[in-house]
Amino acid sequence: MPNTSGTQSIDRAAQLLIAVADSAAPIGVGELAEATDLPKSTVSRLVAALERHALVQRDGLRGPLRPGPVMMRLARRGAGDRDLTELSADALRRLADASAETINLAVPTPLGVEHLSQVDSGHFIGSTNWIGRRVPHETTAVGKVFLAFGAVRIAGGHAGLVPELEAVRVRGYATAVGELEPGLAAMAAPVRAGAGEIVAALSISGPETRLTRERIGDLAPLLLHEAATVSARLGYGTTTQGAA
Amino acid sequence: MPNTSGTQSIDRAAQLLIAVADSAAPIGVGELAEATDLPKSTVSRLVAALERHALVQRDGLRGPLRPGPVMMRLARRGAGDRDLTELSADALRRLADASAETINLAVPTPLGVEHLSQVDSGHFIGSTNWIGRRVPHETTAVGKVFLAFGAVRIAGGHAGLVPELEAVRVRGYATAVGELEPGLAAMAAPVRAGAGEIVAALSISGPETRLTRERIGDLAPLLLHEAATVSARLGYGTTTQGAA
DNA sequence: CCCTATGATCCTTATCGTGGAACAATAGTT
DNA sequence: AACTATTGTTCCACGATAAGGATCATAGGG
Repeated sequence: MPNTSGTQSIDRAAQLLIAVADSAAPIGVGELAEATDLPKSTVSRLVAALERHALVQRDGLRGPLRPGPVMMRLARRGAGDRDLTELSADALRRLADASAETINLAVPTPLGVEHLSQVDSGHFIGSTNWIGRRVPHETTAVGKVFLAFGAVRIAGGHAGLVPELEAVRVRGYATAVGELEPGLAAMAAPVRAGAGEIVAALSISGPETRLTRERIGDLAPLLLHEAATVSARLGYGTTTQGAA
Repeated sequence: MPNTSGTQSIDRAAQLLIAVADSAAPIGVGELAEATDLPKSTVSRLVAALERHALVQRDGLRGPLRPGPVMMRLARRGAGDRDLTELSADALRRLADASAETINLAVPTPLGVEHLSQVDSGHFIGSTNWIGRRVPHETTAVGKVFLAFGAVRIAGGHAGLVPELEAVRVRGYATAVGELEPGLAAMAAPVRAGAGEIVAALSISGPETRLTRERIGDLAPLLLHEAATVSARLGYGTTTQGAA
């Protein structure tokens, strides 16, 4: 257990900062005192420090609090593809080690699935380099993930896929066997960000001879777990607040 | 001067959090110690507390630090139109009080300038309600702001406006007199977010008989100041790091 | 004007945070 | 494999800091 001594006031200030950041509307000192079970004088003092560092800001001189310029700056910068790639690198390596197949991280775009990073299998027969390549949604596992969870809409609809996409939603991951090209099998799980929106998918792919339906079933828990790990790093599921 | 006693460790932790948030790449404990002039033991302890609250996260168990899930969640949520509207409400009121004209907050969209909020003048003759209305960029002061500072690009170019847009960039604000419709005068200044990007504009508008060229010159400093105030709340100009 | 609610400040005291030293872990070199 | 260098973590005595009840200040409503 790591040492937690000497950090009580950091813990308190962090609690307050997160309460402000997660609040749906600007929140006052009294409300924060209630939410954190701290005396108002303590809240007032700690909040003043957070305000001095631009982590929170007020409406007027003594008004309710909202995320400050520093938080807004981070909010506007956003989490880019590079963050996504870096935050998922170890998950891709673990999946590659466990499955001995090709692992990809892909994001949805209106023009198709785009691959951001890849870890190759050790096999001679495996997937080629997909980074930068765009493929249609309908015939790939990651594309089906995006369609199933509403990350993209395709022109002309996908009525023919409706029962399959429902199955994807139910079990949490998608598969594509021999659809993009004969002999190629793949499975994919969604990566979510803060409020639950799908921002990427992790996939495992390889030849059908290795990535059999049984093997796919065996790998599913690990794939879902690693997708959940990356999602947590992006802030999904870490708020104590109810859904907006 | 507000009381700053009893917040030394909050101040230190805030410094560390901001250093991590502003760092272009993941940053280690030793580097943070140098950047903040704190002993490594102090940095290690404070960073552990920030990590416990998901404000920072590490690559691996002891690796370099990057913004944590809580910050990523906020980053993904982004600063929406509602934040923009609320953060600028008092600025619009002050501008309306000082100018006695109609004040608007507008954002750039590919389809034209969109108005998010408005404070009306006390006059019988003034601008009608613009909220929700879209107007072309070329003939409005806010549209010229967006064109001048690169917030939008319009189809077919705007070669005819080039000298005027250069003047807008130089003095920092745009004007439009009798262009959208006869008798209507307006001036606008850019609102920037974290890294300097133009996300909105504040404008003053009214009839040419009141909003004369002299009056526009008189109001320019206040308009620029209020636009800068809102920009600061959005995180513009608050980082200590050099431009990326 | 009075009352209520919210937020800020004061300041004594006990608890907490500090930081140098030592230890632990990791990475690089031979 | 052994050694060295670098980075990061933990310990703990002690002094400095943070706590929080009491009081004050401000704002809004009747």
